[in-house]
This record gives sequence, C-alpha cells and structure tokens, in this order.
Amino acid sequence: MVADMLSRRHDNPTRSGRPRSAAADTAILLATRAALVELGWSKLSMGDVAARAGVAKTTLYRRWASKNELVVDAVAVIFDEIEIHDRGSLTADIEGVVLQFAALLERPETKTALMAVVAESTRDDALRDRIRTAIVDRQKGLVVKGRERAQARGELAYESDPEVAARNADLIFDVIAGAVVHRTLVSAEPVDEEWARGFTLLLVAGLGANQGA
Amino acid sequence: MVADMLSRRHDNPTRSGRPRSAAADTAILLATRAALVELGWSKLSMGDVAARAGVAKTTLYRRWASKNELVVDAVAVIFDEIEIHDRGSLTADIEGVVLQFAALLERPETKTALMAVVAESTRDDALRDRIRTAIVDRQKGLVVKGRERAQARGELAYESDPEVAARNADLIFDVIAGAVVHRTLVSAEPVDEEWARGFTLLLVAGLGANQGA
Amino acid sequence: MVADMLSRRHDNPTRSGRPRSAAADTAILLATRAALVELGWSKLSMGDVAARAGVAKTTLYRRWASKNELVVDAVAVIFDEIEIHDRGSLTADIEGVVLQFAALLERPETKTALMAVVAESTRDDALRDRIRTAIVDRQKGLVVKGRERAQARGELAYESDPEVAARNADLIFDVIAGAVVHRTLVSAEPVDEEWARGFTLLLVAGLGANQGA
Amino acid sequence: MVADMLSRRHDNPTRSGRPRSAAADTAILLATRAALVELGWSKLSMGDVAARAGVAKTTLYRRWASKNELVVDAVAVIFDEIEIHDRGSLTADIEGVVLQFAALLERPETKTALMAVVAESTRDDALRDRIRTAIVDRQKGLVVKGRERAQARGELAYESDPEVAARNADLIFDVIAGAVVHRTLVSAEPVDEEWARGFTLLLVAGLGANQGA
DNA sequence: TCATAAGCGAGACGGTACGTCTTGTCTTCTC
DNA sequence: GAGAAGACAAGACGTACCGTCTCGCTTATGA
Repeated sequence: MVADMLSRRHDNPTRSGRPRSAAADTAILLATRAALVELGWSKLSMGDVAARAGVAKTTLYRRWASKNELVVDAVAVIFDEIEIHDRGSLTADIEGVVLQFAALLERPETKTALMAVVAESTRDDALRDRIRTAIVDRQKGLVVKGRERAQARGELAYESDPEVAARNADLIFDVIAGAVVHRTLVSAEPVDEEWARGFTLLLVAGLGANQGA
Repeated sequence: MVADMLSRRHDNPTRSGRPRSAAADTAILLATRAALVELGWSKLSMGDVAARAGVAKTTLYRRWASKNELVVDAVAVIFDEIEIHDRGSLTADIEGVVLQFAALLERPETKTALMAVVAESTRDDALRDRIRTAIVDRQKGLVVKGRERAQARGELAYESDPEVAARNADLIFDVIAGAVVHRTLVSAEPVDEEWARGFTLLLVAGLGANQGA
Repeated sequence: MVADMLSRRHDNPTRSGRPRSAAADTAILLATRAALVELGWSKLSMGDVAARAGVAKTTLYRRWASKNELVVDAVAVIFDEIEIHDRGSLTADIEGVVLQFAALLERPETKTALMAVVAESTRDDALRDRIRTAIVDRQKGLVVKGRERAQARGELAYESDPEVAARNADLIFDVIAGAVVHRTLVSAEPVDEEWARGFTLLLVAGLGANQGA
Repeated sequence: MVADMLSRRHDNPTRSGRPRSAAADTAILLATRAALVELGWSKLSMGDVAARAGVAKTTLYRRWASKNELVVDAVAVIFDEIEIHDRGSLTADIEGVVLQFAALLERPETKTALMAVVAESTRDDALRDRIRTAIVDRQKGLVVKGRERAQARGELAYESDPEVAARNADLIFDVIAGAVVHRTLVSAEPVDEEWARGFTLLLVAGLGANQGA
C-alpha cells in the first residue's frame, strides 16, 4: 500500500511521452536498502544507488528530490510489516508490538536511516511531513487499534471525549516507540523478551491507574 | 567536568614542543555550536567551523578525527545543564526533569546534532562509546539520584538486589528520555506542561504498581 | 595544428553522454597562459586556473592529469609561432631563427614554464614524451627545412647517408636551442642582434668546415 | 671552497650563545642531495629534509631562507668536481669538459634540481644571483682557462681587446653548456663520446674560422 | 506512419567540502 | 642563544558527491 501511495505520484492521466519505468522504481528502492545495509546513511551516495540499480542518476532525480526523501520512501515500506495480532490481552498485544518494532530497528537499513532522516527533518518541513505520512501516522494507527481491542475486552474503559482519546493515543505511542528506539539506538542495549516484559508491565500498570483519572 | 574530561586527552606528562592552545579548543567548540545553530548538522562543514573559530583546519583535525566526534563533544557540555532539584515529590521531580530535558532538546544546536550523531553511532563503535560516556551515562545518574530521593521520602521501596535496581534505572531512563525525544523530534509536537503532567502521571502510576512485583 | 593534436584525445567515435565542452578547453589554456604571466610556474595553482577559466576544478582534471601536462599544452602552442622564412642565405636564416626563438623565450609565460616542465620531465616519462611531441620534434623540423634551403642554394652539400643527416640535424638543433636557452635563462643575458651575429658566425663556420669531414 | 663560501655566512665574530652546529650544515646538505635523488625537486619538502638530517625545521630555516636556496647550495658543490686537465690539444680539452659536464648532468640529483632552480630563478633575482655566483661564474672560469692553454699552444690567437675576449668566452660557455644541457635534458639523448666528438669538431672549426674575423 | 513528447543511459559540468600535505612562523623546554 | 619538538595559520592538493545539464537513443501516444 505504501507502494500504491508512492506510485500515485505518477498517476497523471493525461500524459504523453514514454511512461516512467516501474521497474526502475523498484530497482532504485531495492538498491537504496542494499546500500543502506552496506554503507549506512552517511556513506550512501546517489551515484552509488543509481549504479547499483543500473539506472542513470537523472532517472533517480526525476523521482526523488533528494537523498532524504529517497531514504524515507525506501525505509517506510519496512514499517508496514508491523501488525497487531490479537494475542488475547492488552499486555500480550503490547509485548508483541514492542518486540516487532525492536526487531525492525535491529535491521541495519532501518537502524541508521531512521535516526538520520529524523535528524534531517528537524531542518526540513517537507521531510518532516513525508516522515509523518509515510511512517509515524501509520504506526499511530496500531495504538488506536490495540486500544479498541482492549476496550472490547473490557481491559480499558471507553473515553467519551475524542480529543482526550487522541491525546492519550499520542502519549502512548511516544512512550512505546520512544522507549524502544532509545533503548536500541541510544542506550545501545538489546530489546529482548525480558526487557519487553518489564516495560509492558510498567506501561500497563500506568494505563490502568490512569483510567480512573 | 566535561571540559576536564576532554582536556585530559592532552595530559601526556612527557611532552616536548609547543603545547596545544587551550584557547583554540574553546573557540572551536564555541564555533561548532554556533554553526549548528545556524546551519544544522548536515550543512556544517569543518572548514566553516575552522574559519569561525579563527583556526586552521589542521588545528581542528589535530584534535578531532571527524565531524561526528567534534559535534558530540560540542553538544555534550550542554547536557550538564540538567540538574535534578528536590521539588518535594517524585512526581514533581520527574516533571521537572522532563521539562528541562525538553527545553534542552528545543535548542537548535541539540535538536539536529543529537539525532545525527546517534545515527552515525550505529555504524561507529568509537562514536557510540564517546556518546555513552559523554552524554548517556551522566544522564542516567540523574535517574538514580531521583530514585534515591523518592526512597528517602518513602515514595518508593528500596530494592535489595542491585542488579534489579540497575535494570530498573535503565528502563526508567529509556522511558523518560525516549518519550521526550520521540515526542519532540519524531512526532514533532511540543513537550509542554500539560504533556509533562500526563506523562508523569502515567510513569509514576506504573512505578508504584511495579513496586509490588 | 597543436589544437588538432590535442583535440584528437576526444575523437573516440563510440561516445555517449554529454560531450566535452570545446570552449572549456580553450578557456583553460588561455587562463593557464595568463596565470603563468602573472604568477609564474611555482605559484600557479590548478584552483586558480580553474577560477580564471570559469570552470570547475573537476573539468580541468578530467582533461589534464597534472599541472605539468597542462602547462606543456598551454605553452606548446606558442612554439608554433616560429617560422623559418627564406632570408636568402643560411646565415640570415639562422640569425632569424635565433632571434625569433629568443623573443619567444623572453615572454614571461614561456620563460618560467619551459624550464620547469623540463625539470619535471626528468622524473616523468609521459611528460617527457609529451614535451617531445608537442615542442621538440616540431622545432627540429625547422632545422631540417633550413638545411634543405641551404642545400638548394648550394651553401651546404647534400648528405647521402640519411642517418648521418639526422644526427647532424639533431646536433645543430641542440647547439642552437641550447645556446639560446642557456644565454637567456642561465647566463641571464639578452640575446640581441650582436650576440645572434656572433653565434651564427661561429655556427656557420663550424658547419662549413664540417662539410669536408 | 664552496663550503667555505657558504659557511662564511656564519662568520660573525662577535657572537654570544651557542654556536651553530657545523655538523648540522653538512647533514642538511647531504640529506638534501639524498632527497633529490629519491624524490626529485617537486616532491622534496623541507620537513622531509629536516627529518632525514635529524634536525629540526627551525635549524634548517635559520640557515636557508627557502627550498630554492638550499637546493642551489646542495647542488653547487657538485659542480666543483669538473676540472680541466691539460690533454694536449684544444679539441681534447673541450671533449674532456663536455664529457665531464654530461656525466654530472646524468646524476639524478643534478638533473632535476638544476633546471628547477633555473626555472625559479626567472622570477627571483636573489636566486639568480646565487646561481650565478655558486655555479655559472665558476664554470665560466673553465672556459677562460682552456682558452689560455690553447693560446699558449698556439692553437688560438691572443685577443687584444679584453672586452671582446670576455664576450667570446661567454659565447663559448653558452654554446658548450647549452648544447650539453639541451641534448641531455630536452632532447633526452645521451651525450656519448661520438656526440662529444661531433660537437667538438663543429665548435673547434667555428672557433678557428672566427679567429680571422 | 510519423511527429511529438517524455523517459532513459551516459557522462560532462559548476560547485562545495573533504582530509592531507607543505610552507614558514611560533612557542615551549632542554642543553 | 642554539636546537629538538611540535603546534599553528594559510592555502593548494586531488578526490568524491552533489544536483543540473546536454547529448543521442528508445518508447509510448495521438494526429
């Protein structure tokens, strides 16, 4: 679906001339991920990606305005892999998401790239929006979905004020994603099952108590 | 104290020849922070920093092997500003730290630089160590201190197993720092007093419940 | 014709991509001569030449591997100016060439550059070949032409052995060019008409006597 | 005697403090020649010479103002080796000098260095004087000496006008030195006995004929 | 079927920054 | 005060990428 979204850029219906090669798109994103794995963000160069993809640099710039946008798109698709299966309880659901997210951050192409584009996004509003659309918002959906399940199970109360509900979802998302990212990249310690359990315990306890408030 | 630590690099007791200029060290770090504010991480260039500092590029490279290490040192000193004052309760203490940390992350020189060096550190062990020593470990101390205060106040129980205690401190540190960083840089929303209160509420509730476990 | 020779470098028939700018070639050689006049060999820098030519350094390095080769090409074209007009006698022809060559060596761009590239050529075979092709061989042709005229006039006998003839031409070339260069650059005295007359007298006398041998 | 001349620079009679090390002078000139052999003129650096000589750069700059002057002095001493032995005839004397001079130019340290300093001297009057004093004038003496011998033998007539005599000596010097240098460095052909014989024949014939004029 | 229009590869182009190297000066301590 | 050691300002070096451009060629569409 990310692919859909991205390709929609080319959907201009009235278009003459040779159409853009879909194969090139694929090859470039693939090459980008490969280059990220091998070289990391800072050593990745557009020329190198083009060469790997067997594509001219022009072709690359015709589709992405900069290294940053290319990398966001290349990485975004990975985040679609996270799914929230119903594991029967809020605790189990959160633990599952935490471990999935951690596994994803362990992959070398995300590890470097994610922080790098976030760093760049602090200076580039277009990039920030792209990140939000391509990555953040879709993940935030997982939190909402998880909460709905917990409410259906009776683990969490329904929140009547939609604004409060949204704020809560945001907070929980920042706590989960933030903790996992920080543990993985800044503290540089592994997110194993033990840590996931400890963290989830803390969070669920916090959530439960917050209920009353 | 950071300055001490950094300058210890030059402490070689048997040293002939002209000694390194301490003024240059200072000027370079100052220039680096200024350049970060103006240009951000990715546009910051060694030549520019040297020019701002009124120093030759060689002088700069004699002290720091790369842009990354220079920036870590330049930014590290800022983190010393966070202090944990006794505000009378665990909740107030945490809220204080959260707001201080957020204020620090709002500063343009930290905003970009921090994520960027973290991104680089995923590919560079020496850099990761430098970050840990210069930034992470010192902040982790704040968590320990805050817990001791809470224990003295009777808000938290004493943990007899030192390993468990350490693990807990790490977890709490990742949750606090992670949430603030994620809110600020990834979600790109402000950490205001309201958010700080909500987050602290969640965390303190979680901590309290965890006690029994 | 030098230009032809140089441009032949680009004659590759199967060539895709944007072709090299001929204007850049010209601008660079012009800028090089200007820089030689102003700064001399040792202070001439590639960056400066590029800037004068309104060209990127890369463009310059794409065409010439080093300062030396660039300067040889830039200077070579000047040597095409020497022509041997028929002045009616061997003596007059030689005097003419001597004065033309001296005038050329007086020009600031040749003065420094010629000796400098010769100096470098003692360590660099490719450079030596380039100098030979671009400068030496073409000048040697003048000697041959002058001899033919003298032979036609009956001033010199025809040499039947072509190898001996070639050796003689080489010798005469080294004597003429060597004496003028040495007088101009090493002794640092002017080559005026008087000196030219004395030198020619000596040489013609030597040639006449050599005839019988 | 060159050494004398050079060291006279330090003869200041009223001088307090530690005297300059004579060993350093020797070591530096030796190191310079060694570096010339290995690296050639353009790759020779003052730092490298200092290191080879086991001497600080300061020591080096205290004695020579620049790379050029150092090299002139280092090379000059070599030219003292040429002597003009009485071989019984003008022809033999000239042939001897030509071969000695050629042998000297074949040495790698002179080959590169000589042309290089000459090139620099076209832009630097002080350097030109130093070359003249250290190298040119002393060699010109050889020509005068050779002529005196030839006059004593009756091979050449005495010239009554001293100015004409001086001009002649200069001319002959430029012809001999110029031809050998040009043959060796520009034409890049060897000066063997055959060439020396041919050249000498030409020169002596020219000299003989010039006599009457 | 043939012009028009865009895509595409190749690679040159003007720039900017890189990290290294030299130059000649300076500052410190030791002899 | 000479000398060894080495820091320093200045600036050139040659390389690597950037993002743009200019070629000649290919592949669609629509007149």
